[in-house]
Amino acid sequence: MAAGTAPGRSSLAQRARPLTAKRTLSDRASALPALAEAFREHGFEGASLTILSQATGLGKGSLYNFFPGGKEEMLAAVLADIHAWFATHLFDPLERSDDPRAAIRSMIEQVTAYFRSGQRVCLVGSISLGASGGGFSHRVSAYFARWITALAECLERGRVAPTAARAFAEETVCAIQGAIILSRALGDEAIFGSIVGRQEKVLLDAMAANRS
Amino acid sequence: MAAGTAPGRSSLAQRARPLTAKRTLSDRASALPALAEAFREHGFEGASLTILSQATGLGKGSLYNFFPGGKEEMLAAVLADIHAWFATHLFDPLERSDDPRAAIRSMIEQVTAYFRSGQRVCLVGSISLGASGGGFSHRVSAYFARWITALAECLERGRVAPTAARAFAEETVCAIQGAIILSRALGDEAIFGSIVGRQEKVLLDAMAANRS
DNA sequence: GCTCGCTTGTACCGATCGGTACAACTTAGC
DNA sequence: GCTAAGTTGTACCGATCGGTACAAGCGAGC
Repeated sequence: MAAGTAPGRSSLAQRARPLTAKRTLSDRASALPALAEAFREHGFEGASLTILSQATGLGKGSLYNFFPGGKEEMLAAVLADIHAWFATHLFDPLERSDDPRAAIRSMIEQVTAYFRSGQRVCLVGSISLGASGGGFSHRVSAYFARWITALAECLERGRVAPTAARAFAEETVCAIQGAIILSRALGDEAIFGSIVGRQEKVLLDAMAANRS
Repeated sequence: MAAGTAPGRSSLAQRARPLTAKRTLSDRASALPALAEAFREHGFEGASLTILSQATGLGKGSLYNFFPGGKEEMLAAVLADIHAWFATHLFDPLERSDDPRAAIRSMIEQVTAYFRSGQRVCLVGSISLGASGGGFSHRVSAYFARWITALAECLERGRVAPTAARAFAEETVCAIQGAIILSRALGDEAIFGSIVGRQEKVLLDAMAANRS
């Protein structure tokens, strides 16, 4: 859904500069990271339109042009963007890699970088705690469900029994979310690495134990 | 700081009905649970004075009479109240019990009840994710630090080596926080019990393993 | 060069925000 | 009953909220 050829009416138009309609999409997409960061730092309620406006560098008019649904649509788009990022960088590799151990190591690495060793909030997790989770509960639940099943599937490919694999997967996602809270609360980056590292070892050990 | 004799000017006044000054304190304290629940449900930013007012049944005037510092003071008082509750029901027993295994089992039980199997948000954890954590970071960090040390100390009394005990303690608090997020996100109470139960088993096993 | 349609900043809307002021009320002590 | 202190609801404050309207700005196509 990123680049690709626009479904223009005339195939001749492809030679020309990007259609205005296409530039719209592009600008909307390029605003998402800034919006995401603003929501992360202030929460959904706390991120006012003023904050969102100066975070993106777009005026209110532009924001409402791209997101007619207002803040709700902005958050929805951000959540979809995050889900997409995780899908390509975490979930797909977990599901597809033919080396489960490497896939898990890579996941831990990506997660540590993405969450900045726990100093960066997980927006999805934070939404699930807030009251604003109402309209987004489906997105939130889909994100975590996908993560868990992807990880469980990877573990299964590492010869872990299905039920155990699912338990390990839940435990791992849970540990990551908890590690963010704990390391932020204690203002200690190191604790994130130690908890996540320990969890990585648990997973790798589980796969090693069931190795034929 | 709860009951006790008020520092009245005349010792004769003790016979009389509670001084008005004392009733003030009592009413302030009795508003805390409602305030806590409102903050849990709406977050600090989301809990408007209107919400807080109807949650407590007190008018704005009364709220500002009891909490001249406004919302900030309300949240501070709520956090102190929560910390006190955890201290008496969780931390102290962990530190004092002469049966570490029973103390840990009791902790898990209390935690499960308190967080309603993960459907009830941990206000302290939620604050640590929000931007409003600024002025409360010390309180938040003290809460988690105390929990971890209390649990680690209990494990040590169960003959777990100090470094391992601390690691287990961090892991457990982390698992609880993560379990709240996950069970809320997935709308699945069961997952809280399964994760917390598994963690309980890990702790008990660790103590059993080091049993002479 | 002109038009047309998308984009954008700005002014503005009513509602609500956190917070203050204060008058009316309740209550205790005499 | 009277007074004084403590408590409460309500009216109100300026600021800001999310959201709308709209005219100026801008680039593409003829």
